[in-house]
Amino acid sequence: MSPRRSYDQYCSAARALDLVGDRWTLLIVRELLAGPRRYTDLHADLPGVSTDVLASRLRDMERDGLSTRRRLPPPGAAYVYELTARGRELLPVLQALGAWGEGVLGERRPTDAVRAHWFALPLLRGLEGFGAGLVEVRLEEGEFHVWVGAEEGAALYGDGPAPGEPDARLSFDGADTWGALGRGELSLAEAVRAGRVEVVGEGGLAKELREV
Amino acid sequence: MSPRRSYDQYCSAARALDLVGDRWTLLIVRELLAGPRRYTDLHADLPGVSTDVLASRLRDMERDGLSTRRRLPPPGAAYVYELTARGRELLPVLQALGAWGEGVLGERRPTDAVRAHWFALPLLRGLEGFGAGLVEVRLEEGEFHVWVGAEEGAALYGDGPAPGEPDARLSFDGADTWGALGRGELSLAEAVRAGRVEVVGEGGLAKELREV
DNA sequence: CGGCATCCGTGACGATACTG
DNA sequence: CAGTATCGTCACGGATGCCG
Repeated sequence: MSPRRSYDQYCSAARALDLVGDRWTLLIVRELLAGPRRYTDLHADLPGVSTDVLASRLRDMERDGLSTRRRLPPPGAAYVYELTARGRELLPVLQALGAWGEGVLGERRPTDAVRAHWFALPLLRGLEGFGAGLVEVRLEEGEFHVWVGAEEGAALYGDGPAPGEPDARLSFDGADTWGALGRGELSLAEAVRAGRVEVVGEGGLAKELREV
Repeated sequence: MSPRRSYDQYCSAARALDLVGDRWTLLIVRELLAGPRRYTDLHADLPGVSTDVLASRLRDMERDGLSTRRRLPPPGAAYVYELTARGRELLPVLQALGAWGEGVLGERRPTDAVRAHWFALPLLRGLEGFGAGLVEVRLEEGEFHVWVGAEEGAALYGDGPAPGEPDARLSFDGADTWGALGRGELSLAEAVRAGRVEVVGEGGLAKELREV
């Protein structure tokens, strides 16, 4: 049990950092925004985190009301971690960090890990201003899928095919394009207009995206 | 020289945390958003930071383009640290953290430090939606002043009287009121309407505030 | 006196090994 | 699969000293 290390400042930003300022915590939140995850999944998608630190963070987050631990019903009974409503409210923090970090992202370094759902945060930002809806995204040829949506009280994005009938499907023409979007060099609207992202679908959202 | 510890993830949020995720860094940014500060001022307003960590963070921030070190012209020649434009762009990150942290701020603990300018962040949020302008705030009877403004390229807030003729002056009726505003229990508009914040001034901003 | 650098004790962290 | 145990290392916090 970590005996909470606090900045001891009567300031809400400092208090927020008391809870989520530790190393790895916000990245765990980013992972769990993709929906419930098992310990091993988290460990696999957060290269470099040690097992004890991950376990410790998950305990702290549960104690602080950011996440819960739940046993999945059989078959496949396992423990999954998921965010509480309070934890999901950290999305704007990650968005602000992500927007700021676009300026320093640069090219991918050989040592950099990549996961498809990390790309969901800039995608969500790119979809702001458009109507809500479920969007399935193919980042490259093949099966490199992500989905992004606005379901209240549930996951905001995830790997793989969308968990339902998507309102629109986006197909990127390659890593250059989604890389540029992640770096903030290209907006989603621009990418669609330039033909670097194909929009498929009949729903209102798909039409909006095509008509920017 | 810190040999940069990175998460090594191709994700702009993770990259942002590479730069500002270390302990104290974002709080130093919060301090410097109030304008140029000397080393000793920073050390005094960040109780608990050790001298070497503060010096190390300031060096890292300068190396990373977040802040610069400048020598003040005599008299009173001293070094001051100030944010670059890039560093000032972290304001939304602090705002997102502060907005989220309102929910866990609670009552002031005996061990909590307080500074008047820490209150400027929630005040800035409360002024969003109103016209821009320079606002001077008296938090309690006496000389407990803060100012908040929207001068591009300069400090966003600070202690003491406003550095110019303010467009509006706000007077809080006591610590309960600005505490409630800091905790998010009360919006600035509500506080004005309830008579807990007095608005003085003839400018458009002052009128807007009175007429919510 | 302001602005650090140095030293030291403690705790956080990262890697690996191991267990129910 | 989901962690706990162990251990070396490094970051941090506190105190002191130095140097302009």
